[in-house]
Amino acid sequence: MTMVTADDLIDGLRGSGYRITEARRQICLLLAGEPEGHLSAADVLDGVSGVDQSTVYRTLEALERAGLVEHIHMGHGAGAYHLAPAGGDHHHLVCEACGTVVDVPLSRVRAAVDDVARSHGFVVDTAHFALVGRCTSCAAPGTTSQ
Amino acid sequence: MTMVTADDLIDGLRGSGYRITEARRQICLLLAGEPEGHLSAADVLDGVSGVDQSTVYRTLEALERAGLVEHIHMGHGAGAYHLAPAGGDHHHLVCEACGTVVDVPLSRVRAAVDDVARSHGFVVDTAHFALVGRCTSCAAPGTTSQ
DNA sequence: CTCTCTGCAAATGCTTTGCAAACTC
DNA sequence: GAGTTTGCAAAGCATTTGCAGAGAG
Repeated sequence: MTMVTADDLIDGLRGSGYRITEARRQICLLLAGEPEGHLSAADVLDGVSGVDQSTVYRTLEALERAGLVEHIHMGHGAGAYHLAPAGGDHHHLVCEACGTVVDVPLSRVRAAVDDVARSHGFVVDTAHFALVGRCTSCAAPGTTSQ
Repeated sequence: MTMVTADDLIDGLRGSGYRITEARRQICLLLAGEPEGHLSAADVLDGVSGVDQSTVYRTLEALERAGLVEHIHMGHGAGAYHLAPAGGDHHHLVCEACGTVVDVPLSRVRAAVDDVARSHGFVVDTAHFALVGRCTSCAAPGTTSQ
């Protein structure tokens, strides 16, 4: 539950040798304001002003390299970015019908995944891919099929 | 270990009301020849002749709708198509370094995944996303870093 | 003052679509 | 024939890149 502030992100960037610019400040502020959010690059672009999309991508990449943000793929669409979990990785459950995203502590799946992976000599990279399915409401019979 | 033949695929398509054309025949033949393969649309396009890419995508979609082929996402690149497992879904382990893909019977992960998902009211769609990591050789120290 | 970062604009990679002609049933 | 499927060419979306100028340290 450690609250991540925009300044934490800014400092993190600075600490990794990145320069602080207005664009980066805006993006950090936006991300810090969505601690639970999973934002697409387009969402980020929407949330800032006077910042070009290429700068958004480049900044998100910088944040990722600095270990402050993570990048996941959910479903067929665009990728999503979210704050790196301070303590404890998590897996994502994405409802393909309504888009809801639920975070699940990775420890729950970890054991099984590691077990399977290890028997094949694999070291799994903290599941960068979401599990796609349907949430309670959408899984109910007679709902938005396909 | 049921061997899937091109004719099985053709019949499957016909059974779902699709018409059989030269392009579809070629694609089915190619897929049946790669029972363990995970082909990208580009691979399929490469393996046939006189078939347009739009036709490749449309045919793969038809095969998917007919339940004969499945579509997964591995890593950042293009999607991959493979024959639908006759008995038993499987999960994919993809090595991000060398690209190796290993199939794992889903039953192994299933329990854990379902358990986690259910506690959140989720019904997980047979993991359409691969688990990305590093295989034995690539995970070895002093190898292709990053 | 140096080197990084930015906006712009265009290019890329993968996939989808509109349309008239070709073909399957 | 009726309706599906095709190739072509172009559009679409998400993301990346080259470049010269603006800005950070």
